[in-house]
Amino acid sequence: MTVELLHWPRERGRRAELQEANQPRLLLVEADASPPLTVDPAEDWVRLPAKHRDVQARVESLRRRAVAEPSLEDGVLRTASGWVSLPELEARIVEVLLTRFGRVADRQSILAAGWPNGTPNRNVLDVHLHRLRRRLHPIDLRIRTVRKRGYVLEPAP
Amino acid sequence: MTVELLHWPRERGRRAELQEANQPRLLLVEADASPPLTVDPAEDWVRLPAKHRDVQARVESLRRRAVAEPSLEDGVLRTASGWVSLPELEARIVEVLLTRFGRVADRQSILAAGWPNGTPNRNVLDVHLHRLRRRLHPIDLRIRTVRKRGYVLEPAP
DNA sequence: CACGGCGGTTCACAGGGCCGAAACAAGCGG
DNA sequence: CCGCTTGTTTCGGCCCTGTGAACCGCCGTG
Repeated sequence: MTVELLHWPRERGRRAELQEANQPRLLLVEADASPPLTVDPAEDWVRLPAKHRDVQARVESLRRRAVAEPSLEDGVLRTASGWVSLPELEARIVEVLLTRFGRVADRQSILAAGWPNGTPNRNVLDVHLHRLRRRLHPIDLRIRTVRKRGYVLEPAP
Repeated sequence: MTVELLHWPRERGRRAELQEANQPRLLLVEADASPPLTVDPAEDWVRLPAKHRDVQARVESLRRRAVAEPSLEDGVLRTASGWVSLPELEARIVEVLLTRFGRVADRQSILAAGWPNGTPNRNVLDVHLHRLRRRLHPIDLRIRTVRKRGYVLEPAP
């Protein structure tokens, strides 16, 4: 997982994109700008001009926070507890859930990712989420339902 | 919730205590010291000498992470204690209570938000507030009644 | 003091809808 | 032939919402 660097407030738009994608980022705050107030643990900032050492430290902290999150690569889903292999379809579903880790991924997006050419059945998603839950349990992940909205992927308590 | 300030690395011991107590803290890093690598969201640091504005911003961010006014997004209500999913109707009610967090939201406004086309029954609001109370308890929120006036949403004591 | 009204709280119940779980079937590759 | 992946159906249960009713504390009134 990489950490994105961007200028603040110049690249305000890019910040919003990265935030949406849950991408760790370090804001380089211009000398005369006021720093952002953020509660997002995937975001930090540093005042310019900054020592190289300080930038490095903040980047490293962001990276460490990020590796606490699960990662998906080549159909393998990893957490601190281990890994499981995912079939193609369910990997695509998890991909969406991951980009919104800890937040709601709406049914719409999940369906689009899983079945780009239209959903075959009204019930398939539910069934596959059931199967995913079974698979994810051993690596301490769980999927919580938000009725009429979507699903949240998060660490098991 | 307050944020503790301390010097780093001079007050190393105190930092450990605060960490143990999960007390939000801001480390003031001496000019020639190397910054700490932390993943704890209740900790942040700033390089000395620092602008007053920057210290203020970091303190404020730490405070928000700790007390965290609840936030409502996609039918999910979040506090520092966790989150619960809300059904559509109750989400609309909470939306009003949130805009007046800590102050009285009058019945009128709540009714209008919950039932834009007129309230079906004189009792519904009370019932749903009862249900909301149950739901909000696990995330340390409560709803207090102000007779003849309305309701106050606030952190549980 | 007894009484009743008002506002609010809590409970039980019912209809409708969404979701979860299981079981089966089909296809595919090893 | 067997196991894995994916789709389909069915059934049951739980959630959401509304409704009625019992109950309670507060307060004014006779």
